[in-house]
Amino acid sequence: MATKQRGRPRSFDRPTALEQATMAFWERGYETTSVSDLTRVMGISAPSLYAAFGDKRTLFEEVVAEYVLSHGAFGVRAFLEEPTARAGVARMLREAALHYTEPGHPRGCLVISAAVNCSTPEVEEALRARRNANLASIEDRIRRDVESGELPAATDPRVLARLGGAVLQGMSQQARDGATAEELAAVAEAAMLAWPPA
Amino acid sequence: MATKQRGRPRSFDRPTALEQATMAFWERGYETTSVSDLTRVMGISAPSLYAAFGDKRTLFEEVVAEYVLSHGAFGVRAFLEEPTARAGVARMLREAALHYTEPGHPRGCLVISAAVNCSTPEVEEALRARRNANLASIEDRIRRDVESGELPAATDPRVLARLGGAVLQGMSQQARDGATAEELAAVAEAAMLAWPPA
DNA sequence: CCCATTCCCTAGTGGTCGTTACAGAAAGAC
DNA sequence: GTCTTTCTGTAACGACCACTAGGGAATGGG
Repeated sequence: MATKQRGRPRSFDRPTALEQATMAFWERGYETTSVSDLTRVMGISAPSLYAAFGDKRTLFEEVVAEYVLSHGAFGVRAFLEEPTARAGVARMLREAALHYTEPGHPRGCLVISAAVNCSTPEVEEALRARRNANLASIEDRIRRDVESGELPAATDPRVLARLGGAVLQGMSQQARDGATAEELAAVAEAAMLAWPPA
Repeated sequence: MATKQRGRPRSFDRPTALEQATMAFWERGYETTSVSDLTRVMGISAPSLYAAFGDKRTLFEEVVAEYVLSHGAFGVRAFLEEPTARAGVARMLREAALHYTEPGHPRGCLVISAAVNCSTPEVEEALRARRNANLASIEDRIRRDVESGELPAATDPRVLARLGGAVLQGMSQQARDGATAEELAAVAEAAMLAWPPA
């Protein structure tokens, strides 16, 4: 197979540049982040960006794909590692309080905020679909616990999942509005009081 | 004082045009709504818009001021007309579920969504300040009920207010993501289970 | 060495952005 | 009617947008 590349080597580190693009899109959203913003934070010129990543939309898709596997993976991890839906949601919200306010990267969640007020319908729809898919998988996890008897039979999985999602989205915006980690952690704990008793 | 205007009369109805601008900003946000979008939906040319409303930012400020007194007034009304903080928050969330999904206007809340990913800091900050002021006044209302004994002394007004705000913001985004009035109403009811018992 | 390949940057492309200069049109004042 | 005032639309302004043509630079293969 291919061993060595033939031509002039790339003068920048592609994963690093991708991460810098992630930070820019995370901070300002898809639409508001211009290609010249990107070339500035990535430290490369526009033709290099287009050669390495395709157009702006393709770069954004790659950014989102990388984001959900790294910064945004805490939600999936919570459900993989916790034994119950309740513990999964509680941990997801608790970790969101920390992650959404952590120094070193923009506040809140890229998937939640980056395509709000976006005039490119495909981009808006792609993130919307991710959010609704996350909601559906939380709902499925809750439904399994209702069917197993872990949660009361009267529990409506759809409503409980939507409530968790709404709190998560609200926490993301409040993080962007300046809420502290402690304030969001308290919101997360308070929200769990809405769950049927453990 | 001034009785009749002297020059050529305006050929459009100013309040109607303002409402049409409101719909456009509500639908697409401040940044994404261009002046030519505005002139199209308002049915006037750019110089007429500038003469009647000033620049885009001034028009947006007037739109927001009118919005919070009309479409967005249900929240303030809830606290004015309900006897307790708990009833006020419950009614605010319940009415939001209806209003955020009502046909005839864009979904969700303009104050919550219109300045997300906005590259004009003054506009972003103006709506952020409104959101934080709303949070503070809900907190004050809750604190009064704690001090009067209506709510348990252990209640943290700041946390309960933030939770209500987070659910409201989450409901706004979920309305934009396609949630139905029934789904949001159920979320509103479920969220109130997090409150200390009435 | 020379060549093919691949990346680099400079300098643009046409299009849209928010905004405005300007001249004609429609009203009241006289 | 004539003047002043205020609104009207046409047609631009410079700045920025996403994107790319084209030519030089740096590598490996022969």
